[in-house]
Amino acid sequence: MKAEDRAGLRERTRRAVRAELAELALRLFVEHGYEETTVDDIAAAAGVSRRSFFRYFPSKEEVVFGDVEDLADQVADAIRVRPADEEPWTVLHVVLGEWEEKIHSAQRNPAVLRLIESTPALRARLHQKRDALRGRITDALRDRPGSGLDPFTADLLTACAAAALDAAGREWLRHDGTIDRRELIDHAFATLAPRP
Amino acid sequence: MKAEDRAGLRERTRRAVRAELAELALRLFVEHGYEETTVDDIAAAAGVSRRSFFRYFPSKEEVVFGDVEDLADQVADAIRVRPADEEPWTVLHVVLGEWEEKIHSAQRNPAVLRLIESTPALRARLHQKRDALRGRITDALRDRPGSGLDPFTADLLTACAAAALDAAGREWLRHDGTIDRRELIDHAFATLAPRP
DNA sequence: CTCGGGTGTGTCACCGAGTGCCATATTAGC
DNA sequence: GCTAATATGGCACTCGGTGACACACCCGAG
Repeated sequence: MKAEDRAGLRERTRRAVRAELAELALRLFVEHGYEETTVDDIAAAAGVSRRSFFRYFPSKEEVVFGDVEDLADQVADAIRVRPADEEPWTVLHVVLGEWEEKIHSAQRNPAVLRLIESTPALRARLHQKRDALRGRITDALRDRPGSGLDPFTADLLTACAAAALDAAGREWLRHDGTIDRRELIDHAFATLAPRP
Repeated sequence: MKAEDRAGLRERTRRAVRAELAELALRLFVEHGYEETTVDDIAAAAGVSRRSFFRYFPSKEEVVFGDVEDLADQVADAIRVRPADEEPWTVLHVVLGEWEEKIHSAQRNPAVLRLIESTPALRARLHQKRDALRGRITDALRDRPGSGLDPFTADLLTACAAAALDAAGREWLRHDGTIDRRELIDHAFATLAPRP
């Protein structure tokens, strides 16, 4: 019996409950709409108390984004690890392209994306997350050895890259997910490539 | 006695009350923080009922952004009115540059900008507004005669331009507002100028 | 086996944002 | 001055979110 089994038994069941809760909630959201589904509805459907719901998720919105959470550190590290002579724009292209795949492998359901897109509160939350990530990426870009990037340029490039991802996502939705995301992203980054 | 005076007597007093309410609220927000200031506080300080507050502002957040409201139509029209042979990127540069000035002439107070920047709820709301505006601009860009812009490219350029404005705003804040916004914007647009 | 202590859960009370409803005061237009 | 539209206040309610408390459970130590 390995150590992690003992130490992580509680953690495992917790994750399981959390996942079950999230799945159920997402189903309700997609079916009846986000605003129309109350936390009480979710809790009741899951057979737990309203209070317990908030012990698993800090907020109703977080149910939708909870799984994606802490990719930020990984992305930032991935950027710092890129070759020093690589152009910042290329770094962003490569790392964010990979990151995008991770995001959508975890959350592939187009219905959920549509839900986010059509719910102001969720869109706002998404922006918030993206914004936090943007800040981390900007710092990471400047942390690269010999980058010589001033804060403004780093910020500018990162913001533009984020915009590219965002636009690619919307285009992907316009095609009902029947199009290759990677190609869209490549095209977007090629179109916007800044002056050296 | 001009026509607007007769037709708009109620409207005028309403605007006055609204402005007074907003000014008071902003002072409280800056002084004590946004989250710490309840709607009851504002209403009580203004000598009106909580209910009346919500008749002037649809939400607490809107107090901060209310004045800026319906610039969207003006911006969209300004874009449609640009010469047909002007590059989309140039159109965005010119129109958004002017729009930026209008925004910050109405809301010049750097303390308020800081308040927004440091309050997640307000940042989220700002993003939401910017997002709506972005959609309008994208459509306006494609509406130009002979634009020949596909939705994706229009979306991409607009999103990138919005990112440029955003980054310029942050840089401006980094310098405590002691720098020329217009120059920042020009520089940002020059840096990001997309391939033709 | 029993006695704790840590942990998960439910319940209750509370807060703040926002909304609908109704009674009332104010004011515009005849 | 009278009537009707409008502005306001008060009340009750919903919903998201939090703190406090009590209870049940499971664990290892004695």
